[in-house]
Amino acid sequence: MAGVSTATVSRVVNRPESVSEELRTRVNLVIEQLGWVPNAAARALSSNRTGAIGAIFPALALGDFARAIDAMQDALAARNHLLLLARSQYDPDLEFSQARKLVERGVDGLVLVGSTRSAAFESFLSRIEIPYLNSFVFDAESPVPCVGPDNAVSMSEMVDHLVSLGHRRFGMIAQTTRNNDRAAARRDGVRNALARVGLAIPPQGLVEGEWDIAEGRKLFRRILDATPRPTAIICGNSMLAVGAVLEAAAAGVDVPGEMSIVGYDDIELMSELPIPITTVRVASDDVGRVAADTVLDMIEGRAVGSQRIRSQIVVRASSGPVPSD
Amino acid sequence: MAGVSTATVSRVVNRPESVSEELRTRVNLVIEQLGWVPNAAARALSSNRTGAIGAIFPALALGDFARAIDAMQDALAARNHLLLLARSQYDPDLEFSQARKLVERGVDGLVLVGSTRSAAFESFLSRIEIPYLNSFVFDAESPVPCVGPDNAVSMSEMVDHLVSLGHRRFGMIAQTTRNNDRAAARRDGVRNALARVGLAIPPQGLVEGEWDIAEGRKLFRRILDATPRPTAIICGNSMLAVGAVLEAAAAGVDVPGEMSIVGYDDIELMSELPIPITTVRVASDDVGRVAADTVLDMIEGRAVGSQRIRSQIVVRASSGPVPSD
DNA sequence: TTGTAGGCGTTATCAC
DNA sequence: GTGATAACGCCTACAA
Repeated sequence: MAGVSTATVSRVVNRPESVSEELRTRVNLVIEQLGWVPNAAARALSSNRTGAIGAIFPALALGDFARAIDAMQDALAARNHLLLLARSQYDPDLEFSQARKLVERGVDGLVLVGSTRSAAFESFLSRIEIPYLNSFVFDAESPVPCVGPDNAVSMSEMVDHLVSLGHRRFGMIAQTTRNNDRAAARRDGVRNALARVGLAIPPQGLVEGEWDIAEGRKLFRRILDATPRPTAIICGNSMLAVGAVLEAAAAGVDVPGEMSIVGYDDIELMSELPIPITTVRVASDDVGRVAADTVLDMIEGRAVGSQRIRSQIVVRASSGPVPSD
Repeated sequence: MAGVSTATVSRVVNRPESVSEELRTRVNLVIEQLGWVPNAAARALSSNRTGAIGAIFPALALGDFARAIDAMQDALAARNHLLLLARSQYDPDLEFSQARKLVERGVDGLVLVGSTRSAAFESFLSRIEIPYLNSFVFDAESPVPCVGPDNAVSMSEMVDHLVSLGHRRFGMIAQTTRNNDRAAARRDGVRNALARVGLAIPPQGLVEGEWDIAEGRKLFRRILDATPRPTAIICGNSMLAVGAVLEAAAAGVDVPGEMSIVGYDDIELMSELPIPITTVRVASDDVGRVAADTVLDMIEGRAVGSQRIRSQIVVRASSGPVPSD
């Protein structure tokens, strides 16, 4: 219709500067009139690139993941890429099968969460030859690039904060560590930081749960029964912390007078509750943004390394000096 | 490698019953050994179907949308389809451009939120010839299938609940109605239900906000200053309601003794706060599931109609009899 | 039941 | 600067 070959149309669309201005405008006009849009499948088949990045998250609506996803989408869009999202529900098998699907779909790169996976998954990843990275974890030594906070260090800092307030008896409502190396790292970060000052969490002071408020309440109750009762409770995520704080109020436990409660991940609710909650704030949007840029850099063959994303303790009213007894 | 033609491999993969058992196992074995996966681009190019459904939501992490997305993904996976998610941030232009991108990507169907859109978007949708539907709204008359609750009716029921408790002076913290026909329908549902019993919200009793707790607090403060002070406040979403209830507590307003506060959308937090919040619970996962099945049915050429998704009032402690004055 | 071959809409490699 | 034309990997008549 424009009186040119398909090759020229392709040039107009992909490398407009390589074509004469006259043709360019003529072709663009026709494209406009026809409402023509390039066929992504044909393009992918021919160029062996889809312009899509796959990402597999345990869940899509959790505070930190949600922020990372938003940021990632924006960063990818800025470089003309699309994000294909999948959800593993903390199930390694599902994660693997979702990865297969995304690869079948021809994603140019893959963003995963965490760094521990089955041998089968590992070998699949090494076979497929597309770049991938681990997000929400950090390990400078890792052969595959990591983009995330150092979970253990974040939690150690939280322990330091509480120890400096005089706390010596600790409890922890950890997020389930099964299939979750970030949660395990956070728990270990607490343990190690305590060990450094000669402290430890007694067995009955360490409980594990998923991530809803009801679970936080229930587990907080359980820790309350421990003797001696801890003066500081560290929660593995935001919802568990919210549950613990709400249950403390319901049980008439004075926070932070009798007991300090802290969390991990800073969602709006943490600061809006009657007793705002001390927590670890991870720059999750940076995780998403940097992960996007890193995986695109890898695709373009640039050398990339692991990047640690900053996190900080946000001190609020839920943590305070140890009770004088 | 299996000593068969590519056509046979294709049959083994797509219509295994049409191939002899011997060949089937032989081919499958080789597929396994090779780690071969079908190339989705080639498949799409050849069959003119990508097996992907696009969905554009205002946001991905909001309670009701998040649940719908999860359910949709599962329902699509059960029928061998992939969900491509995009986010419009309540911006009609962005929604349109995301739709274009998804269509370029070759999605077989589209799930949209709401039913009002620009003429340009409308005409684009009618041109592209791929099935699409409106979710989270219901309109039996609509030419394009709808899958969602009847926002207006849900809110009317809430008004009826409050009226039956004796309330006559109402305030509303509506979700911004700009670019949001669901929010507008909810607001109108309130208005109409009130009008039916000869009541109305005074101008200073109706405020609009987005959807975070801080905003709920701020707007609640504003309504508190209204004279006469309303005895019942209806919030347009869950976060606004949470903010209102928290601010009421902070301001020393007895809920529901002095004032009833209700919300829309039932997230876990609503029932876990010190004063659990009366709200409208929409079966959002049904929205997602039914939307997925409906759009797939449309793709397969089956006749489909609009489907109303159930919603119900969940009465909790935040609503009670009007104060005796 | 299985193989042959054309075509899907681009991109990329050559010529010109 | 532009046009032919051969891939790209699969699906699907059609033929055997």
